[in-house]
Amino acid sequence: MPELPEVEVTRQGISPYLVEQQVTALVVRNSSLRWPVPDIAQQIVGQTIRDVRRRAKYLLIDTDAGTTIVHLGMSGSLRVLPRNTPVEKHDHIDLELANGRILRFNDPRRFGAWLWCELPEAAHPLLSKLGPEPLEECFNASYLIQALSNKKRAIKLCLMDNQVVVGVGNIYANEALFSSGIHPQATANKLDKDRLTLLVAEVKQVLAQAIKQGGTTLKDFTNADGKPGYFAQTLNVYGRGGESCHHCGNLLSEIKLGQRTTVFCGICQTR
DNA sequence: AATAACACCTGTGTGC
DNA sequence: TGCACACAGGTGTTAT
Repeated sequence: MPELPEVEVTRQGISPYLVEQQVTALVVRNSSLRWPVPDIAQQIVGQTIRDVRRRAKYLLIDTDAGTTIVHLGMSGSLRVLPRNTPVEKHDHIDLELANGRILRFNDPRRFGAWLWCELPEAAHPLLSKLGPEPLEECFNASYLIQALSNKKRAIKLCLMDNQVVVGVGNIYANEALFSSGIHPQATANKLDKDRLTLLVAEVKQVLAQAIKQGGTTLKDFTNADGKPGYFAQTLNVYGRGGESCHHCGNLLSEIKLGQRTTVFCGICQTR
């Protein structure tokens, strides 16, 4: 479900219900996520949520005592619900609030994470080595040229490498490369400045557009209010292997790159 | 150091 | 209808 736009849409959706609210309980029904969910009820109950931030695809729920770090993995979702909402399958965690609502974490595949960090989260091992945020100014052409200078892998793999830039998953890597006219298998350090300048712009554009449209709903993504995203209607290549290119009509090719399905137009995307 | 493969897990769709 | 299999939005860990 979630790439950066979906995580950001989730953040925007839950934040108003959380900020300035006191935590009244933490209920962990299944602590078997990607890493064991720590029992931090003692630390967090009674705390007031100060902010809900995002770094890469991690959501950071701040209190004065520490920060809850949430990752949605492949299939996770967060909803704000009335406290008495019946528990459904894969509803693993509830964070109960003084306003009578709960933040409920559901994750069928359990690749997600719910962690606790008392230090500045930048020091956390999961966050300390992350590259720049794609929508911030520090992600620009000169940065990318430098970051790719020793990379002989395919550009798509680099785009999905969190040390190069965070938040670009399989959907938006495919889309940004199509929009830039760059072949996904192009060797990263052979792309010239003009190409990379365009790529940076298209990464920003495709992510910003997806956030604006509420994210991409493929199967069951909904925001915190239960509304789907509409970006799927905008996809040019993702999930369209064998169909015709929106730009030239050529049939879109489908290959595997780093075990991930990669779709591109052999005519529009040249090396 | 960079790169590639593997691991975690459930649900869904396809083909027999 | 049942079954085996491939595949899915991610990413840390291990092996090459």
